[in-house]
Amino acid sequence: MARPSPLLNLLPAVEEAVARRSDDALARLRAEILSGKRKPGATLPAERELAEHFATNRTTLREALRSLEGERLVRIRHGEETVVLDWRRAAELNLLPAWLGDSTSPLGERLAAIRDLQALRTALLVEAVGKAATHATTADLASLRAALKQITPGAGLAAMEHEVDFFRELLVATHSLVGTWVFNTFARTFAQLAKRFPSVWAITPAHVDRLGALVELIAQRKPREAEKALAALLHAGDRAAEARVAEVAVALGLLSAAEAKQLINGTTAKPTRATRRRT
Amino acid sequence: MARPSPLLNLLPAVEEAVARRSDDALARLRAEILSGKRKPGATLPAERELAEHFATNRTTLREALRSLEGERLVRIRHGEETVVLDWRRAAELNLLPAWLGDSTSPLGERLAAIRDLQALRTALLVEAVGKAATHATTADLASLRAALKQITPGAGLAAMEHEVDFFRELLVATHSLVGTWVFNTFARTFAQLAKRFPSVWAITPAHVDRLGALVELIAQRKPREAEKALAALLHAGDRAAEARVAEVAVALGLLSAAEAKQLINGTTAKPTRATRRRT
DNA sequence: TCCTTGACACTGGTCTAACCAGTTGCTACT
DNA sequence: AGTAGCAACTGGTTAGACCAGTGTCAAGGA
Repeated sequence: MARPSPLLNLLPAVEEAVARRSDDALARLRAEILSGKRKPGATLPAERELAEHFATNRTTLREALRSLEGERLVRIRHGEETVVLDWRRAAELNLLPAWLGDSTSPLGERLAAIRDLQALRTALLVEAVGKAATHATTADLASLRAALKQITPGAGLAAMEHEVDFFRELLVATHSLVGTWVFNTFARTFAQLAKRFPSVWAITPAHVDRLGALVELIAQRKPREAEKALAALLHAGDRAAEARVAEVAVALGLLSAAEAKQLINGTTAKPTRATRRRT
Repeated sequence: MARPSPLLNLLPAVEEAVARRSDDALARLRAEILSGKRKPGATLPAERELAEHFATNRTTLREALRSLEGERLVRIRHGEETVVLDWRRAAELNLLPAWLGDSTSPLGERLAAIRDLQALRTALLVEAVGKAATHATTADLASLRAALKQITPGAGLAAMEHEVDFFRELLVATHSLVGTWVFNTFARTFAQLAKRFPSVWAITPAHVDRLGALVELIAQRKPREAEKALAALLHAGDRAAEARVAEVAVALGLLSAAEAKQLINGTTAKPTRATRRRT
């Protein structure tokens, strides 16, 4: 049993139901920055003004600013005006879920980012499975098997959550904090996407079987085979998800059938049109 | 000229000189969590209590908590007690600089993390240089050359900063937000390390020449050669830095000569002894 | 004319002392 | 025994004041 207690959920909540007023202000400010309404180099109004603008008080507004600062979207300095940073150059990976979730982010760029994400995630996991097949202890294997048992065929967020937990366990088994932490941002990003398009994610019985076979390859210390199996598995999953995304997009009239086909064939996204802007 | 204006520095500051009271409380709380003094699953005292404990007020303390929450070290929910999260499993990459900077993190684990970091950074940059050599526009090339010009031989943080800027430009040239953002955390981590061990980082004239050659390979659209050149370059740099770290460690009496040799030869770090703890 | 100096009007940072709003658990009533 | 509801927690919001940096600009001195 790797999990200390089933009573405690020590992973961050997927999403809060009720929003704090400060989170509200945070979301609105972040949207203004990501959408380009407030450009890098521009200064934010004074806190007293901003608070009034968001119909709240300075204390609450400051908490929102504090989070914005943590996301590296603004620079705050005592006595100076708060300035918007060049987040395209200077932000860090943890901004990704928020950026992907922002409806003003250009679609083409978002798709390209998801592709990058899949590639990086695949590389990370494939290396991890190789490491695990080389170094995993029996305790690591037990954790993996326990996580595997949680995965049951089905659709929706819950199914995806369990698969994510399995892969997280794989990373933890490599004893690499760096790898685990990179994966966690990926997981949060996929969770955010899954929330918007729950129908896209589904776990088939065959998929579960392949994961089981993967664990056996690890147990049998066959790193090369495990890497190959996982790479194939992830790639197949990505293609399936993309096809389903494309279907949904076509159904919603967001894409033509030709564009969807192009999407699935993996053509790189075109340069995106500039985002609209208001004064 | 890719840089919009030399007057504006839109990257986050390397470090603030004066600390806010709230940053102080944040650092102390974070240290308590990372050191294991406050374990995952444990609850924090009420804000009113914590504020008194840190000799400050609730407003300021809450700003610190807000940052802690952003680092995914705690979960805050209205009406409930604030609980410490299982950050080893659940944190994200942006915690890395703080964790590496925390003096209670086990040395062996820190070295392992730095190794992971170097491997990931090398993989990221090598792929980026390949992409750049395939797709870079003339504008991208101009930016790269401009960044290259800023790099001058020398030691210390400033030298490193310019090299980091060059590599950042390389990532930006690939037009991959994900890659750029991952790199930015690496950059911040190295900057943090460089602050502690400034003597370790040095840029030789030969190094600058090799970077220049790299840019030419990109310009000549030779992705394979560029990848190989960069991989060799980064690997050499890492080895040199490690050797210098080991020298310093031996000089300070932190390591024996034998351990230093082992370090340089890349043996994986041993399981670390538990960190001390006080009640 | 040029430069220094200092007042002043900004900016963010801290503080107090309330009250609002969730959650939990005890308690008294049914 | 079960349950409604009070009470005592928890974090969230609000008001208004004052502290502490920065930058501007005008008066005064070289």
